[in-house]
Amino acid sequence: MNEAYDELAFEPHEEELLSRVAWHYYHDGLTQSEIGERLNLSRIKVSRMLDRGRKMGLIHVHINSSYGGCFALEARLQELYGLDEARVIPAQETGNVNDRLAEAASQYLMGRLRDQEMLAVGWGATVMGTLQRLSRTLSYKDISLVSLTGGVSAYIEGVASGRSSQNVHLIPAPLVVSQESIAEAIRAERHVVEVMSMARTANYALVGIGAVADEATLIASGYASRSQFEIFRRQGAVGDIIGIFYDQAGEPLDLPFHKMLVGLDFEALSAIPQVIAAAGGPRKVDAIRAAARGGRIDVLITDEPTAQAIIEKDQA
Amino acid sequence: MNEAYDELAFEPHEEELLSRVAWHYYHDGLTQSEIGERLNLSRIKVSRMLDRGRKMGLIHVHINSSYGGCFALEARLQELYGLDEARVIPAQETGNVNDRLAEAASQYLMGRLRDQEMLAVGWGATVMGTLQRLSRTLSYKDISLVSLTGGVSAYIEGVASGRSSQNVHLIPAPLVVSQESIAEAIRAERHVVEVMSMARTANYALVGIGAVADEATLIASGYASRSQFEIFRRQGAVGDIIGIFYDQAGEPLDLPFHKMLVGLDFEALSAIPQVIAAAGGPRKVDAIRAAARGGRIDVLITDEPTAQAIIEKDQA
DNA sequence: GTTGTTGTCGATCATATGATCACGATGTGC
DNA sequence: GCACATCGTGATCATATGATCGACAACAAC
Repeated sequence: MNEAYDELAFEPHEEELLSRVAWHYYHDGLTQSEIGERLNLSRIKVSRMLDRGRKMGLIHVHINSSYGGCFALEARLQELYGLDEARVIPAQETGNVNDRLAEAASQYLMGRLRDQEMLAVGWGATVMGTLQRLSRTLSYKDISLVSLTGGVSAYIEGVASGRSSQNVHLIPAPLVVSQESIAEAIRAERHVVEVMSMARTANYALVGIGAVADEATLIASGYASRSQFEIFRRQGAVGDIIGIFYDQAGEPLDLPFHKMLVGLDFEALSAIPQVIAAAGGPRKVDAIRAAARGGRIDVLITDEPTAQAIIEKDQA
Repeated sequence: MNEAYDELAFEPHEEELLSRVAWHYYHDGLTQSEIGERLNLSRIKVSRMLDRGRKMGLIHVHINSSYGGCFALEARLQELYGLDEARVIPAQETGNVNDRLAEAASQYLMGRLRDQEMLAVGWGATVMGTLQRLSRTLSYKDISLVSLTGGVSAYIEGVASGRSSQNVHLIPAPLVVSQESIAEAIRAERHVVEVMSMARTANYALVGIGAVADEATLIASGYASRSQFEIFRRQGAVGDIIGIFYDQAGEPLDLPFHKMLVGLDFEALSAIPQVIAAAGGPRKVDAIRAAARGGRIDVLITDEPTAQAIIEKDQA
């Protein structure tokens, strides 16, 4: 029992009055003055009673929504990792998690993107889904799109269709090539250089977070092999962002694979004012956690169980 | 599904925003303007969202107190029986119910009694307890006491001690006498007439409610016998107030016993602006219910299980 | 006793809130 | 096509609320 607790102690009959005041205020919707008249209290006293009631937890506000529990997690994530913002979508049996994350990410961006701004996008299934949902907003607000890496043309095109192409700037190359020398040559291409330097000026970057697991999209799409992933794992990789693998602390590893990538590096990514990551699922817990701890991202959009798991691991 | 319900329907993404607004408002304590800035909404829109959230039950305020459930019962009692006011004290294992009722009644009166007012009091254990707790307030506010019936001198004296006796007016007689003729004679006594006419001018009447049960204080104190009670019961009596027995509808019965009482009748009692009854316990459920239905009382102070039982019986 | 401390109270005032109004967008029926 | 109703929006304004201040009472230390 500390002093603060003692200060909040009260007489039993005071609790009765306090409860009554709270009841009238919240349940009956009376104003503080009306309550004062009924119970022979000054308006200001009623105000103070409500204040005390709230402070001591006598009055409890419950938000009756599946989102309810998520906001606490969001606040926690922001606090723990110094994020600008966290969005947590509620656990739900129905529906694909990635779809719902994409929905949430697109909503976030819709509210954030201003006219004439530029959005740089990374690679991944969630990013693609987000862009599809965003397409209307993009044209409406005249948003420019630019790619952070190669290999995005495949899915960007659907989004870009029907829009003036001058607002969409893609790195005309695959995400990964087979040899370092080829990657160097591509990175030296005028067009590639232009797009990459443009990407550095974007207002926002939207990226996915990949797990170092056999189910990763990088493997599914043929950009990497299982055996490579096994090696990455042994070197301490826990996840990747735009093809760059990092360790538990979120620090990029020194892998040959990285030299064959066509795209921005972490330094350039961090220079973008706000890096927004949308990722979730049990497999990605460590990847997301490391990215957050290393400060690789500014905004995290994830799902409730994943957020829970991330926080629990850092609780100890 | 009625129209009102349809009107309150909303899109899933709207719920997310609504929940978020509510969270910031109630949990984080932000003002509506601050929330508007964060979420890019006009202040007025935030206000309306909160309004909708409250109306559709998304926002639920819980009063975390043993009194919590009681207020609903109070509202119900007031509504069902047209009471000016109802007070329900929470169920509690510890402590005598009558003591706690007396405490509640005295608190109610303390808040209600104004300087120079007059309080008429009936007969019974709860009334006595209430007066004992009130004694300080009575002298402080210069309240006059007057008895509604005979037989109160025994316990009034403790309360009146140390106070100028001119403020206490007792009917100098027992509650019940053995013959109608004696009662008539007593009622004709100048002093008795004076006190009784004074009682009619009281601002408040404080009465108990008795059950027609063998444990009644009337029997315990020797004013009535078990066999009499048996007869009353057969005639339809469910309870008594100031010695007058009434039926299920709260209508006074025509009993010889009443003719032997020294005190006011129901008509005179009802003429007092506010009749306050304090009574509780399982045995008294029917007695209280009938009194309330018959409009015998204006204010009821009882306990939670009793209130519950009373309401349940009238629900059907 | 004085003095300082503490807490409570209500007066005052700046701010937060919600009611009302008028406008414009949208959809509907004629 | 044109009214017409309906809804959402923001502007404006009255009201509700809570922060601040000084006055005052209760109380402890001296």
